[in-house]
Amino acid sequence: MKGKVTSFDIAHLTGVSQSTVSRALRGSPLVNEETRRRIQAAVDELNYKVDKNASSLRAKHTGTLALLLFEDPTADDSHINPFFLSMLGSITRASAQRGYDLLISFQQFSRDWHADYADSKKADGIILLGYGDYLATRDKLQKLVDQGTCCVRWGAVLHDQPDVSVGCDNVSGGQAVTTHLIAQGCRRIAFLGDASSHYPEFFDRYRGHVKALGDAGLEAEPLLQVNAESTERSGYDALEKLLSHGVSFDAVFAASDLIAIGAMRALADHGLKVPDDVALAGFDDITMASFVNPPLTTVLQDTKQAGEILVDNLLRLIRGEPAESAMLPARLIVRRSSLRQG
Amino acid sequence: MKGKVTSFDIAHLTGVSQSTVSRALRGSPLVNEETRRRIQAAVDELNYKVDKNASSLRAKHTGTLALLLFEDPTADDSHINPFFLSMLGSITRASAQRGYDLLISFQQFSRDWHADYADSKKADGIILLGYGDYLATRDKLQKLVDQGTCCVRWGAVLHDQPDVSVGCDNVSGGQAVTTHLIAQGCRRIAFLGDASSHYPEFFDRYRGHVKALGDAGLEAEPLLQVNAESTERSGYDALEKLLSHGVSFDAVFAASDLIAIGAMRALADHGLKVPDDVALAGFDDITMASFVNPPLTTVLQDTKQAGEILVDNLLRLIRGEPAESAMLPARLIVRRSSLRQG
DNA sequence: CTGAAAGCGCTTACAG
DNA sequence: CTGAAAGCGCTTACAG
Repeated sequence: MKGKVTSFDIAHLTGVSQSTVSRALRGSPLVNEETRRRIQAAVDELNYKVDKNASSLRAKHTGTLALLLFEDPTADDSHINPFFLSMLGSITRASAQRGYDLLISFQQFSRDWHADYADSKKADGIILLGYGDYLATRDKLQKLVDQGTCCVRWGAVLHDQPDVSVGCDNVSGGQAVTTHLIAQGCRRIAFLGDASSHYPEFFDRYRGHVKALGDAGLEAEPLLQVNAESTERSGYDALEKLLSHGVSFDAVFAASDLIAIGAMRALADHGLKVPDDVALAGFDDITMASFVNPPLTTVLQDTKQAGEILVDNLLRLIRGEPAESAMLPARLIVRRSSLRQG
Repeated sequence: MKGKVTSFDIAHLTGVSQSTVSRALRGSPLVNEETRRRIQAAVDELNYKVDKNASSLRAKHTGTLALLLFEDPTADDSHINPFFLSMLGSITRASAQRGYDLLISFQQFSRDWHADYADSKKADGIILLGYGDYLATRDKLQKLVDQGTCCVRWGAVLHDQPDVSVGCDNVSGGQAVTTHLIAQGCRRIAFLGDASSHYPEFFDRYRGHVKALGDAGLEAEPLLQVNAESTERSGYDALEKLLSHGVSFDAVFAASDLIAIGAMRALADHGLKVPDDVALAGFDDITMASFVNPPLTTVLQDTKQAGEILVDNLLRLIRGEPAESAMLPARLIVRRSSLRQG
């Protein structure tokens, strides 16, 4: 490794000033075409690359975005929730397409999270992604926004939120699922997932569920709702708890696919057949949903579109333009797990 | 957004020099405990964060690693190969645990890839991940290493490789699969996947396959090998091609789970039952493998361990210490797709 | 269209 | 244990 080549080396080699080299490399229209060509030749020859640290320090923006991925503190192995992994993929792609690098960081919700990516000038803005207790996060979010940090969040779109967020239409999605289950002849539909403002996304799905019940003249029965977080384990446990309630049910609407898949295992372990004994539906449409047996009815959230909108909104904020929260449509995907023979 | 707070502000507020602030913040042992405490108080009060660009520019290292993820140019949607997604998760985790940030970048193998992360000082070293034609990459790899760039690669461990790489024992893995299929009574075992030095990982799996055949006194039949890249689509097509060869087969060893899952669909479409008509096995043990019907026999590659070893090796290189290529054990996971009743 | 010069916010010898 | 000073490699007014 010989001494690093700088813009001064290029300048010497080309016989122009360093300022001109810098201008040429940044695509300034002020540079003569011929000069530009000679500079480019020298750059190629010496394999010169602009030092991003110097450039960012001077120009006060970095050309990188930070993605903070929040996880449950329970997740000790390396399996990230597949839905978020998919979001991660689409956000990475969207950033790259727009010429931005992406810095990724895992965060524990419980711990004090380092949202200092913006403060420390490592990134121009940050994207927040992950489940977790919303009420516990609200204050930090507010502080971030007050500090002037550019940030967007994936999650429920609420009236009182301090930040710009992008999420899917969870209420409609939940409504669509339950309406479908009712159309299949189900009447006693259990809901697995938290239904409180601590988890607004699940809560909205639950609201949609209750709305659909109401529209069909049915009532939500408290014993048919069991809390669960978005893991298979939790889904399995929730179904067992539901059984222990001793109430009858002919369908299960799980607030996420992971919960549904856990519940599916528990049902099988108890000799209950899906969909004949119990119809089952989830939410997210993770890849696995179409591979389980029977394939799982669910609600598709378009992660590709979500990633693009998140990144575009963040870029808008960075440019000082106004950005608005957005709600993406939720689309019901019917598969065998909810299709009654009769 | 008021003017940015710098180490000079902290110095003023504390009544020490800026140098001392910098020392205190970097944990230098040369700073008085009392002084350090007062500096820390000022830092907390003003919510000061060290500017990473200035720091990296001066100190000549960035505290970040870059991950280059290569993809097939065909992948236009946002579905990243699940195996690499899992690797991505474990690499991100391993980096974070060791105090490094991770910059992620998608690259097209075909295009000229920007391995300039090191040159442009955005990262201290890079991790290369993804399938692709190895022979076409070799030169670029060589150039990278010659330039003194710190880099490690996930892939087959070869004798003539220019770089440090980490991979699993593909030969043993392939051998284990075919030995198992033979033990199940299969005699005519097809192999779906490239078997050339362009794709060393698949090639090694194929070598293991041929070795196992040899050990059982069987011979590899050219018509039973069909090229495929690691996608479901390609697996589906490969199986159809195999059928069109008009040769009989009682088992299929797919070089990856994605290929196996595609083949499974094709088999079903042709009315062939797994495992009774055709036993099936894959490679990778992606999450989906245990969810398909029947669950897929495969070879587990420990992505968590892989991520840690990759990062540790890269960090060793960055510190100027010697690092060696490593081969991880491959573990056969037997599931229903390969279990013959008889 | 081009150059000389200031300065971004740090880290780190050097001197005490 | 602390301070004054140089300098990392750029970008960008300013002047021509």
